[in-house]
Amino acid sequence: MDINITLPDNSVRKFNNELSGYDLASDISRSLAKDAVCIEINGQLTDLNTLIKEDSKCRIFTSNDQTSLEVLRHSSAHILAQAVLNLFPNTKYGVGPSIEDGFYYDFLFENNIKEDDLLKIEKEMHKIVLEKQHFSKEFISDKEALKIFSNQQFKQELINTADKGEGVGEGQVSTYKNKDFIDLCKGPHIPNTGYLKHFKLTKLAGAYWRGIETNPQLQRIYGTAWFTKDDLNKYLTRQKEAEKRDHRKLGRELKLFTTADELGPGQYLWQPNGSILRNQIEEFSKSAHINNGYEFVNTPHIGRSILWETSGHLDHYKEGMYPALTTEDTDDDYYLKPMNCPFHILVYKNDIRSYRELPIRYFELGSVYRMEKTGVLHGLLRARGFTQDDAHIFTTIDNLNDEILNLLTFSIKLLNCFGFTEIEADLSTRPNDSIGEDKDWENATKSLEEALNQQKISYKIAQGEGAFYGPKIDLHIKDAIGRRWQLTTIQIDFAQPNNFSLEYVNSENKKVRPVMIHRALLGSIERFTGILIEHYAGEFPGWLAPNQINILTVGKVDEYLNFIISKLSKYRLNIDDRNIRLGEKIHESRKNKVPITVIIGENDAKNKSIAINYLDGSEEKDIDFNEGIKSINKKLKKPVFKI
RNA sequence: GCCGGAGUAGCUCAGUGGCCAGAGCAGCCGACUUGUAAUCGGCAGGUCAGGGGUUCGACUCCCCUCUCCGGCUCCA
Repeated sequence: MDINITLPDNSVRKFNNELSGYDLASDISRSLAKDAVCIEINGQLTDLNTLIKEDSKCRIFTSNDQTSLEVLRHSSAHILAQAVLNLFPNTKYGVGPSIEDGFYYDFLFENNIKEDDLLKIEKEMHKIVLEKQHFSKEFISDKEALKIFSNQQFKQELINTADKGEGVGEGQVSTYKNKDFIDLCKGPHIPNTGYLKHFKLTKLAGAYWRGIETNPQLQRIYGTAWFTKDDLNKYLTRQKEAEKRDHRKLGRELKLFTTADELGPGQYLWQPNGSILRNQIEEFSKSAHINNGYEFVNTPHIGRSILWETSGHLDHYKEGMYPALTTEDTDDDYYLKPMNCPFHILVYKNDIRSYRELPIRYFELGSVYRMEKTGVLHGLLRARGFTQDDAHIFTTIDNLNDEILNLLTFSIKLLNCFGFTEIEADLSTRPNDSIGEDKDWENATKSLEEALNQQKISYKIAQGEGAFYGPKIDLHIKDAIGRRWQLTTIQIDFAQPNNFSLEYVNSENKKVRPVMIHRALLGSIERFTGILIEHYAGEFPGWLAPNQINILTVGKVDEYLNFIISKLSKYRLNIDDRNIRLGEKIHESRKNKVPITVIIGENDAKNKSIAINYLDGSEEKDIDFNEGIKSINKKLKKPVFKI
């Protein structure tokens, strides 16, 4: 019987016996056989040792393919579990998938292990790797599986609930075995454990079984695995790069912001340098809003409980709010605001509104306070007190689509000005705990989707991730090292206008309900600043830098210095005319990440010349001062916001 | 909130039950008067996160609390 195998280049190879993926690879070339990791047979990814028994379309994956890397990491997780069970035989094991850059496995140990134990486990893994144990796949019945995993509660649960794709199917499960270790798994795996050469266990953390908070908490071991030593090292270097960008570290070094135990967690103090940066961001945002049809409002930080009862916050969000402020003088409780919307609504309600006024767009840099769980706090990126570039738009249903579309454009252009050009969206739909009519939710979700399509932004649907009062669009940006951050949120709200009985008078002189849009574009100023710091690694674009120009002098140049200062007076300048070595001044200037370092010495005074150092290491030397100022103006130019 | 780790000078970190707790950087004082990535010398700086306990003796061991870090869950 002939077997015809079609390869990706559409060439066909004939064989007269059934053969394994490895045989096929060997038949093509020796190097391919050496590199092959797994194989796709008729669209089905599987092990390299799978027998091909009939005419098939095949594609062999080598260590160069991303798919192989995922297989390697999944196998690494198995080897990790195997090592753990060798060392701690009474451990219960959960699940162990491959993830971005690595893998993990969740365990319930008899006694919780410590970080030091990771080294021991890593050693045991190396032993298993050296033995080049083969992975073999087997299908067994549920019954048999329950027997094999009789003392493994998590595996039992997986077999019984049969929905997680861990090799569990109807009436039967697939397992993988290497030496004495067996796991539920649909595969595929690397041919043998020897394929795992370059790996490292990276951290130990807690994780709830199946990610559910009420389930027991397991210990999760994270690792990373790569096909080459070079790739592993590159990954480790990348991790270090990310550490260097940490906004908490840079914030301290550049004296941008600080905190104090006395303030309580999640509250930050902006130092003068940070305040300059922050003010630049806020001023830019404000002027963009002024020029785009927003009216500014200002509202207090606290409100009576009736307000939060009306808005539904006390029903749906109480645990996210700071506890009530009570006094003996009044029966009323007051609450710190976790959102600005109820206040903006009160401004709206202060007057009878006509359809001619709509849409009304109220903007405020509004500070809010949210009782985030201590474990989630993360510098400026997740703080308890923060300021939103917040606006609430009250519109007729007819104008809703236009408003959403305008908002998307507004936000994208604004983010572009700060250097974020790669933008994607999430469309979040109705969650379980929510208020409002089904029909309204449907319509609102549809408007958002239409706007996204018109703007041609790539987006994905986040099922059930909406706010309790309406669906939303979130915009995510990609930073300089490829990480995604959520910034803009645009939320439609049919509920609050009902809660507060909002009205406007339409053209037929009837009172009708407006629709409300909540939106924050940069999101939280704190968070946005944190992301900017990490994106630019503290080397901000000239217009944002707290100190824009450092002028370093060499020798006696007072008169010429004053002349140069007069030419640059519109910028934030620092003069370093100390009598110390130039090298030290330059070192300091670079350390402080000042975008422009100007050097003038006696020669420059004589020649009306100037030298400029930039943070990227480039420099202009002995150039005419006019030319120098032109370069500086260019480098420090503020972007123009235009829709 | 949960699991694990950590908290020593402004910052980065040494110091594993035994004189009075150290270094580098930063700060202050002085010398040097400087042309491209840190000049030299001196001084000052500490309730070793806070509280309790064990001990003749605790930064060090134990308990509690607080805060920070890595995750999990959460993020209206």
